[in-house]
Amino acid sequence: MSRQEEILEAALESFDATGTTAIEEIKRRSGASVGSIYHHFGGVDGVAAALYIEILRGYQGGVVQALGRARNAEDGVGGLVRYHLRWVQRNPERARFLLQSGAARVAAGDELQALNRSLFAAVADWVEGQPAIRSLRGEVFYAVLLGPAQELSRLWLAGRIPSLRQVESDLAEAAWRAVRVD
Amino acid sequence: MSRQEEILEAALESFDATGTTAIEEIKRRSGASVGSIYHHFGGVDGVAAALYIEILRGYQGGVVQALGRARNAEDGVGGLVRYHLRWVQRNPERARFLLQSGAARVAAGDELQALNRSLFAAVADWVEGQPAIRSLRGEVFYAVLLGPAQELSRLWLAGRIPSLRQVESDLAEAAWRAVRVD
Amino acid sequence: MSRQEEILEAALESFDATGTTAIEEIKRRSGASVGSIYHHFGGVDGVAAALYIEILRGYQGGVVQALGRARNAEDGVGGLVRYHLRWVQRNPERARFLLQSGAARVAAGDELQALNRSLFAAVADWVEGQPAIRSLRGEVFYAVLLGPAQELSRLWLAGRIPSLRQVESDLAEAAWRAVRVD
Amino acid sequence: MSRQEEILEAALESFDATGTTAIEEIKRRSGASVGSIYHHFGGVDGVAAALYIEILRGYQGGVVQALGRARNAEDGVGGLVRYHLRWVQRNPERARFLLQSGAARVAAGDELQALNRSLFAAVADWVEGQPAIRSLRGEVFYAVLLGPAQELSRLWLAGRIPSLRQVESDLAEAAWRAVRVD
DNA sequence: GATGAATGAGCATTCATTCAT
DNA sequence: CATGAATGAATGCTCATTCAT
Repeated sequence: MSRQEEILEAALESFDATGTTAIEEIKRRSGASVGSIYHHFGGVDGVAAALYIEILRGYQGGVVQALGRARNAEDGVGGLVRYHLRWVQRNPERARFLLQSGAARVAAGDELQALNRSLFAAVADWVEGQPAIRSLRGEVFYAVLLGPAQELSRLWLAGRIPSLRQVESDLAEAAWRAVRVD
Repeated sequence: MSRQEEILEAALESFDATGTTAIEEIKRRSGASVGSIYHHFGGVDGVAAALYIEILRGYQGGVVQALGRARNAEDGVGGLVRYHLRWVQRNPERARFLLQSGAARVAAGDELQALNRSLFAAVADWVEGQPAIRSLRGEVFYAVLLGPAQELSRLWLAGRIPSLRQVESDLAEAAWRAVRVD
Repeated sequence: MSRQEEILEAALESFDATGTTAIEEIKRRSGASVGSIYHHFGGVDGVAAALYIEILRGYQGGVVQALGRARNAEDGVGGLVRYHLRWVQRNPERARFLLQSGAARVAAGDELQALNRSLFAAVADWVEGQPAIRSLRGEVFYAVLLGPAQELSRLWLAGRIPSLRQVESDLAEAAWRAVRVD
Repeated sequence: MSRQEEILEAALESFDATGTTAIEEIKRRSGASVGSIYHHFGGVDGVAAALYIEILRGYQGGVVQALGRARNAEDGVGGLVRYHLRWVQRNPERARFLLQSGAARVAAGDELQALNRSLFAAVADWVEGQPAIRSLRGEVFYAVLLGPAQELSRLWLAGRIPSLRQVESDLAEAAWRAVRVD
């Protein structure tokens, strides 16, 4: 593992354990010196931004794959919901970071926008080819599709519900009902 | 306005302007002394917690009223979605605080749990009397109902979509489709 | 118990528990209001001083009694040492306060000096009538007599030795050896 | 002088002048920045602890030397008493710190215990080889030997007696009388 | 006598950042 | 590339004291 990777991993650990990515924590957990962290990332915000982008890229890669595997509209819609829930389950620290680190999101700035735009476009493309899906504005489609999964993910990450697995089918079905053509 | 109220208002203003509720800011905006803030709230966390509870109480009061006005299932479901969106639109600072101040949510602790439980119970009661609504687990119902509105609220508060008004009907309808009995 | 007494007791409790006599603590423990404490004692230093004097008076009263009971020089010397050790054992919180509250000693000021002078005089009077005791300067006599007991009291109060009872005889004998005429 | 030493010296000066080791004082007197103090000592308690240990080590070194120079039991006992009194006279600020900074003693914690234990052992070793000294428990021997000197040191440091020099012989003799075999 | 809101100086601590080696 | 000493602004908190009721 390279120094960079060690630092990013330490930052994630640190965020998970303390809710922040203070440089002292990162230093302690990665074994890198303050100067080294600065050398590689330019500062605390740089670390947070890089981590945010790296995680988001990983998450989004799976979204595209899920769409690629879809054999019909219902399958695609359900697949996206399930993928989202499973990713959160398998990557709780990463999910927490994406959802809770407002500072990192800000720091990620432009690159984040670019990533989101490109994903939105990919999804929009796919939807366009699905006559079984009602025509909805992009953001509305996104919100109806993943909003419930997102909300339950938050609850699960906060320890307020015991399992995401058990709600997968319910959410997939609800999303399909909400967006399908009658 | 009592000292307490002045302090809470100042904290909200401060959060809206700076993203934090630093005591110096609260002091400046409320005109209260540090000691006075401590006297009434025991510290920064106490202020944040009190503000969180106060805002949440206001929001939840409206939810109960909205349910009371509902004349049938579809009306009730749509009413909740619309109420949520309108409350956010009319109270953007309050909404931002609820959604973004993780520290305040933690500080609000037990009282928050109690409020949420009691609201959940009220909604569950209402749902029970509606045969036109599919039977879903409490949290799933909540997530399907308000998750999309919540997600769009976040986007709107972040300035990423221009209007919540325009999506009200779409979200109300989508929620109804998702939860109604076939 | 009068308000004054409640306050003094609360101050002692507070010192024993926290190492200080902060007014908030005293307030909490005594049930008296800040204003009331000020009314009776004029401030935190006033409470500390009053407590110091009260405790010292109690201790010194016993010293005089012990001297009065002495039937000869050896008995008197041993009695003082034993009294000291027993008083500490029976009043550990009070002893701790006298030994550790530098602030209180300063606040006790003039009244403390007066008490000490009068006790010194009483002891000196007694010594004068004892030809079996070597002639030593006042402070040296005091130090040789009670210094060891004082030091072991400190250790015991700090939990560093298990029992004062067991050293009573040793210290009484050592004091007598140190001050007796050959 | 290294930064660390400058900071420790400033802390001692500060304690002597104000009775506390407030960080602002240390900063002012040492010229070091707050951050630097934290970098080296982790906080105010860390500075106090380090200073306490350093001073105690110096004092104890002399004790061991004094024992090494002793040519017989009486010489050794007297030497320890004299060394104690002279060290206090030559290092009044250090002595005051050791005797009055309860917070520092607490902060010094484990390292302090270790130092004390090792000194106790050295003294016990020496005593064992002296048949002219009565057999006394370790703490009792320590208290009888140095308790009086300690008590007079306190009085002298508080300005209540004019000279320690004049009592050296008295205390040395008294200690010897108290511990010698008949 | 009693109450408690209000004040503000004082203090410890955290943290991102810089820079000489 | 790496290290760690040094900096100082920002921040939260404690506490004795005052005073109107």
